[in-house]
Parts: sequence; structure tokens; C-alpha cells
Amino acid sequence: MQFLMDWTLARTFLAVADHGSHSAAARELGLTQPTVGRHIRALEETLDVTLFRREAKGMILSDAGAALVAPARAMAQAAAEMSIAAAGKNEALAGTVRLTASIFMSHHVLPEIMAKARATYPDIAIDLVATDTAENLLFREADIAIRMFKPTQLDVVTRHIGDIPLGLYGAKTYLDRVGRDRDIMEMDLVGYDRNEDLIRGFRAAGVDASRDDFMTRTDHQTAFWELVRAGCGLGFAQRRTAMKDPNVEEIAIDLPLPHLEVWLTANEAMRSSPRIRRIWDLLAQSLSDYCGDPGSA
Amino acid sequence: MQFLMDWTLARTFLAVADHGSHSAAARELGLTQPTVGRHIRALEETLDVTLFRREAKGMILSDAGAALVAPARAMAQAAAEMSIAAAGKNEALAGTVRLTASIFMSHHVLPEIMAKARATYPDIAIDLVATDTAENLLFREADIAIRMFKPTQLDVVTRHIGDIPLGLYGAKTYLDRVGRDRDIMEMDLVGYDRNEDLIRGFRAAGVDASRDDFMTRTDHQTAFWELVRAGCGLGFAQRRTAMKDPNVEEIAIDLPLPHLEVWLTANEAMRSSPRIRRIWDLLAQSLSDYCGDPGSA
DNA sequence: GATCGCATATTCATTATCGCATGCAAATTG
DNA sequence: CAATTTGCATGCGATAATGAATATGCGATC
Repeated sequence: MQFLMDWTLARTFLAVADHGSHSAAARELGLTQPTVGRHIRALEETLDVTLFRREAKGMILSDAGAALVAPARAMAQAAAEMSIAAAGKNEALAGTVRLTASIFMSHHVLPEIMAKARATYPDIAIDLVATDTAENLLFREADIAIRMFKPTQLDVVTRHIGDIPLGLYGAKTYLDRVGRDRDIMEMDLVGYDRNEDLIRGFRAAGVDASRDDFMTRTDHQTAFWELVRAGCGLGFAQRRTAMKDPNVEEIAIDLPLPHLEVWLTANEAMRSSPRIRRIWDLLAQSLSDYCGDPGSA
Repeated sequence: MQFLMDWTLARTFLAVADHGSHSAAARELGLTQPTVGRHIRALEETLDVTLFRREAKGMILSDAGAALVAPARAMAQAAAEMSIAAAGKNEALAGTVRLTASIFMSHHVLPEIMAKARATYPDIAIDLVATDTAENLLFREADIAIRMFKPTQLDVVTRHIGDIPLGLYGAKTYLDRVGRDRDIMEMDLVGYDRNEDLIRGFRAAGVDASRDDFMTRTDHQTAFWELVRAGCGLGFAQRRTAMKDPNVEEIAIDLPLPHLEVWLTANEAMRSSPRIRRIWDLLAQSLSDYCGDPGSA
């Protein structure tokens, strides 16, 4: 009487259902395509149901398979809760803290803070996940996330650390070339590609702008800054970071520039973990310091 | 960054938490004790938490481990729902139906019905789980359960098939020995050991009885009947079964004897499985026939 | 106080599983 | 229409997990 299935099979089943093919699921799970295929076949034999229709484009769920997605996802949710509960109950000060932040923050702000953390708590390792796509704290893709917007997920504790002041900057080489006394809209601007934050910001300030006003565009934040430094045009940046760069000058404008909100978030269960709590406190302090008005250059 | 745990480890963790020792969990899961021990150690290393305190009597949960029981149980629940959904979606008429019933029913009533089922549906195999401890349909320990009481679990469909009339019987050899015209309370009675149904039944009928009034006792229903047949004393039995036994005679008494309720139950999801539905219908018909008043011997 | 019972840890041979390489089919692309 | 890409199935060698047997530790019992 072995109707009990291997729970690992459920995990790969969910991955295949979500990603649409054995290969994609294998990449996700860190397995190989033959293994995933064997798992699915084993599950189909155990449950005695056909889970997928094999089509050229990949695997698509059968009716029977579709009915199993919901409970499989519930298993995944419960498994994630187990991990989170375990991490929260882990009283050891040694261990790893997973941190996620935007690419720009990871590049320009966090290294210094992480160095301080390493010096203060030598036994705590820190994983930094630099990504501009929001990771899900509910599934413990990270222990602490630094966000530039108010987090919306439930079950997370959040704290508004402060606001980062922005400024408009241009490379000295660029300003030397085009002159410093021209109207801003006549100068080249570095903008975003798909991200429309900048355009919205201009319009909110009463300036009509469109994507075509930006001659150089990228969505990658650190590359954006390097474009400005290299003299592709003017660009907005965090004042604190820009101030430290001798290659750029701040352009005074009378428009009220928006701020960048800084939020710290973690899963509820994390509050009880001393190690994560300490990194949280250190981040809160350091980022708060960073957020303060840096004054004028 | 592999904080994802092997879901199988959660399964053995739950089994150990529930059963209190590696060995017991191994028996439950169909594994061996060393494997269970390795699983627990692997889980502890993956989550970096101490789950159990090793004591001489077995493993007892640590605080951290206790916090993981709830999500692990949620995983088990979801896994069970997967199995149930799969079984419900299984359109094949061939396959296995798991049936659970009391030991007495399994011994005296069901063989005949199962023979009919086998003849009617040769492609449907039937697993009969004979137990007097109620199995949990929510976890698909069975597809269909025959119960002698109104089921209380949620998410199950139930149907009251009928009532089985009881009678008081004694072996002819016994009655020959002690005579047939004596008061019942002066004769030997076969009773239950821990089960108090009989005593409650007597008291409800206004007859004061205690455990000591039964000189021969067992909780095992088929053994109970064999004791009556062997002449250990009088005992209550289902009339339909007792009538077919030439070794016993019914004892007429003026007490109103209680009936034995017969309920058929299955999981909600099972209704859509043709194979389980057919066995259900066959059981409902056959048991209903069995419940009817058999008349007098 | 020695022994028995029950439970976990350990060792080693065996088995099952996994990953790599390959083959093959279908759809897309030039 | 051929070439390329994408994805599943299969065979085989390597590896990791499993099971049987055994040793060991801790209470309870007589």
C-alpha cells in the first residue's frame, strides 16, 4: 500500500507546470532535463494519471494535471514557510544572511556598508543578490530586501529608512565641449529605455518630455551612470554617489527633483533571528546615514 | 544559493515528529532507521537548526523543530490533496480502489460483496483494509470507508445505507449444557474488553451491568463471535450473520436491541472517478440488501 | 547490580538515481 | 527547402542513497 508519492516529484512537477518544459524546469531546479523527465514519468506512474500532453513546443498540462497544480503550489508554499520558520528559529549568530537590492545600490552603496558588516560580525556571511526585478520575500529568496518603493507584500515587516536626494549631473568633458550656460532641454540627456519613471517625473514637473528627448538610453542603472560619466549627456543620479566622482559636475536646476525612497523589508519570522536582526539594524543605521542631505558639493 | 530543501526530508521529519523515534517513523514510511536518521541530519544541516533532542526514549522536538511541524503538516495535507485530486481525475475504469471497514464486516460481510464486485468489474482491483481504528479519508488512507457510525470528517460525502439488526445468540453446545429457560443475567456473557458500548447499551435499556458481568472479554470482533460459537457464553451479533451459523441459536429477549448503523463515506473528489463511483454504487446496493430485516430464523 | 529492551550511530555491500552524451522529432528561420 | 534551434527520450558510467548487520548508549526491571 504505497500510494504515498515522493514529495520531490511534486516539486519538479510544479516547476514543469510553471515553466512549460522539462528543460526550463531543470534549469530552475538545478537538475538536468533527463532527470526532470524521469520524475514526471515516475509521478504519472505513481498517481496513474497523464499529467502533460507532449507537444513540440513543450509540455502542456492535461486537465488532470491542471487539477494538481493548486495542491502542488500549496506544498511549495508550506515548504517555503518551513525554510522561513527554520531560519527564524536559528539562534546561531554565525551563518548567512541573504540580501537583495537594486543593481545601482549593490554597486555604489552597499559594498561600503557590507564591508562594515563583515568587520563588525565576522561570523556572518552575506549573500548579495543584485537585481532590478523584485524578489519575493515570501519564498525566502532573500532574508532582507532593500527597496526603492513601498513594499506591498503581506507578511513582511517594512521600515522607511529615508529618502535619497537626486541631482542632475554632467561629465566635465561634456560640459567643456557644449558649454555650461545653455538651457537644459537643449542639451543631450541620458534616459531610460523601457522604464518611464524619468518621463513621468518631467511631466509631473510641468515639462513635456518624451522618450525621443533622450538620445542615449539604458535601463541598466550602473551603465546609465557610466554613460553620464563618459559624457553622453546629462543624467539624474543620487547626489551622495555623484558627489564623490570628480569627473562630473552638478547642474543647478530650479525644478523640484523627486526623492528616491529607501525601504528595508524582511519576513516577519526573521525578526526573531539574532543574526538577521543585527544585519537589519546595521543596514538601517548605515542607509539612514546615507540618506541624509549631503549638502552641496 | 541552495536554500531549497529536498521535500522528501520534510516528509520524514513529520513522521519522526509524529511517531517519536527514527525507528517508528521508518516503519511508517517503509524506510529503514538509518535512512530516517540520515534524512533528519541532512535536514538539520540544510536548515542549520537543531530539530530534535536525542534522548534515550527517542527523539523529542526542540523549540525550533516544533515550529516546523505546522508547515510540514501543511505540506502533508497538500500532498494528500494531490493524491486525492489525481485519483479523482483518473478516468480509467481499471485500477485499484482502497476500501476500509471494520474487522467484523471485512470478515463476515464483505468477502461476498467483493466477489460480486470482482465478477462485475474484472479490471478493478480492490484493496481491503480491515481495521477497527478509523482511518482518515482526508489523507487517502482509503477511497471508500464503511463505517458503523455517522462520519464526522469534513470534505467527505456520506450516505446512511441502513441499519443492521442485532440479536443475542448462544452456541447450541452451551445452551445444551446450561439449559434454555434461565434468566439471561444468570448466564455467561461474552463482552468487550476496553470498548464500553455494550455496557452503555445495557444501561440505556435499564439493566445495570458492569464489566465484571462479562466473564469472557475481547475487543476483537471476529474473535468475539468465535468465542460465542465455541460456547463461552451469550453474545450479541448481527442477525444476518448469525442466522447462517448452524452452531448458534437466537435467544429471544424483550429488551429493544439497538441497531448498528451502516454509513458509506468517500472523499468529495472521488465522486468524479468512474471506477470508485461504480464500487461505491455496488457497495451501496449490496449493503442495503444486507441491512434489510432478515426475518426470523 | 546485571540484564533486557528500545533506540540511535556506524560500517559496508548493494541498489537506485543522476548527469553526460547522443539520437530524434518538430517548429522556426534564412 | 535546408539549416538551426528547441525540446524530449534513451543508454551508460559514476555517484550518492539505501538497507542489512552490528555496535553502542541509556533506562527500566527483577
